[in-house]
Amino acid sequence: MSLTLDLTRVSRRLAMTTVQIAALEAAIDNINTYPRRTLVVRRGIRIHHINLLVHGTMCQYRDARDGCRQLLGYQLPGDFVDLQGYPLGRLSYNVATIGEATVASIPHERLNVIVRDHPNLARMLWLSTLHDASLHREWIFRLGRLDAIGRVANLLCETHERMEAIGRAQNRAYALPLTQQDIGEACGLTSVHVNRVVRKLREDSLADVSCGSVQILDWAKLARMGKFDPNYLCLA
Amino acid sequence: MSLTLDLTRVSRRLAMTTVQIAALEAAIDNINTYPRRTLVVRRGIRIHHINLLVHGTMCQYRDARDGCRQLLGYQLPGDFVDLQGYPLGRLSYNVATIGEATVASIPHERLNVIVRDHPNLARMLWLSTLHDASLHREWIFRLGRLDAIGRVANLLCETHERMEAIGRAQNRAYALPLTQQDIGEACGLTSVHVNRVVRKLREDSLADVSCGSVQILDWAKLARMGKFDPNYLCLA
DNA sequence: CGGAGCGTTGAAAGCCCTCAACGTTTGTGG
DNA sequence: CCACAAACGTTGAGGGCTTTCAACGCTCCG
Repeated sequence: MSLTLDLTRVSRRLAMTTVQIAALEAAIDNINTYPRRTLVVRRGIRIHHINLLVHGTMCQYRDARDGCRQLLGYQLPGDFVDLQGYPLGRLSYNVATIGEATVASIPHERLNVIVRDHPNLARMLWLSTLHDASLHREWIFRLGRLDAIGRVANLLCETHERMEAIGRAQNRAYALPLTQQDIGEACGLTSVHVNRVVRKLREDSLADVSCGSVQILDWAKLARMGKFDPNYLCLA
Repeated sequence: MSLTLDLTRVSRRLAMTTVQIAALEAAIDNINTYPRRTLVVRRGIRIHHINLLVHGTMCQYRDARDGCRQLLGYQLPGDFVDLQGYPLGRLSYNVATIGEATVASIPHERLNVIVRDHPNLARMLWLSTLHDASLHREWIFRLGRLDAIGRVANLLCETHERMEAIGRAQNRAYALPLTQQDIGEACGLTSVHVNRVVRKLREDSLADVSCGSVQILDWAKLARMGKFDPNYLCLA
């Protein structure tokens, strides 16, 4: 069971003790694998579990009445996908898989017990939601202040940092199952224009995005183009 | 001292008991008034207080090296402006006043005691940061999926809902000390274009934005134009 | 084999930015 | 009290970036 490994990765980011990890693991209720492109939690529905992404990639999104969709963030292994639903009882956004994904779910009632017995774990959960909020702020900056090529460059840089933090990047390369359509929905661009941006990044030898994987070719230039701040979250 | 009133307003949104309000109030260390356009908390600096906005308007922002600035959110009376700094010790963004603003500050160490003695207050603080995160997601949607007029319309609608929640909107009108430059920095637009959008909103009798105040003339149309969801935060 | 999803490319149109200029208001110092 | 500068708002013209529309190729899968 690779679950332990992944919880260890959560701990790497959030400074959990092994006791806390064990407590969380013991509270896991079941583990589900969802196919790609599957809605897992619908906006507004009352929920009673938190889901921890163990394997794969998931996303949060909102859609307007006219069908257009905006990604609000995506989760990598080790991230909670619907933690907001624990204190609030529901989500203000939808959560879906991007590729196939495996999630471990923990009932809120068991979490109540854990949080009572391990006060630092409550703090860790809080930190996890703050981490999400920090990412949201990066996304606001990206959408508000960068042009198309800058947005994609910024997204690639941010994702690299997150992937590296969980040991899933090697030599500035990582697997990212986003389609050009997904990238567009994350960056506020049409898939047509994402295609042109991706081509330009390749032509300029900045990054190679294809077949669900990313190879960053010139980190310094890519970061400059995306106005990416390496210490972007100020968490260190 | 109008402080009690404002803390009551916090409680209205966050369901605090009078005991909790009293505990928070007793922990207030000092109350400062800052002039307009003043940096209050700088990104990355170690901080030891949380600041509660009592009167005025403040904003969070990030700026790139080249001087361009993106607002990440703004605070209205009753909002904490740097709560993230309590668990994390620093902010990943700057906090400044927009107009003149009065803030009450509470040392982290006193907060530690309060949180220990009033566990529900810790929960309230968590909810407050989740509220911020929900607003961030609205901002991502606004920037990613709306055109210029839609962004401004959406911002006006959201602000109305927030103002009304703290009793500062009457007859679909409220005071908003944002300049057109500020609106541009919030919506990812130039101030020149914000000017044109504002004129168009007035010409079409949707809203009248001038002299630091907003009068919404046609709520239904404005909301449609901004794809604004009245239940946007799913908090009810 | 046909269709759906994804990627790719071109042409034209539109939205927003940039640049530039000017008016008004506010605040400050002579 | 007035002159002046700074901040804010306003308007026009031109250009660039991104979207829209359209078409086509490829791969995978039923």
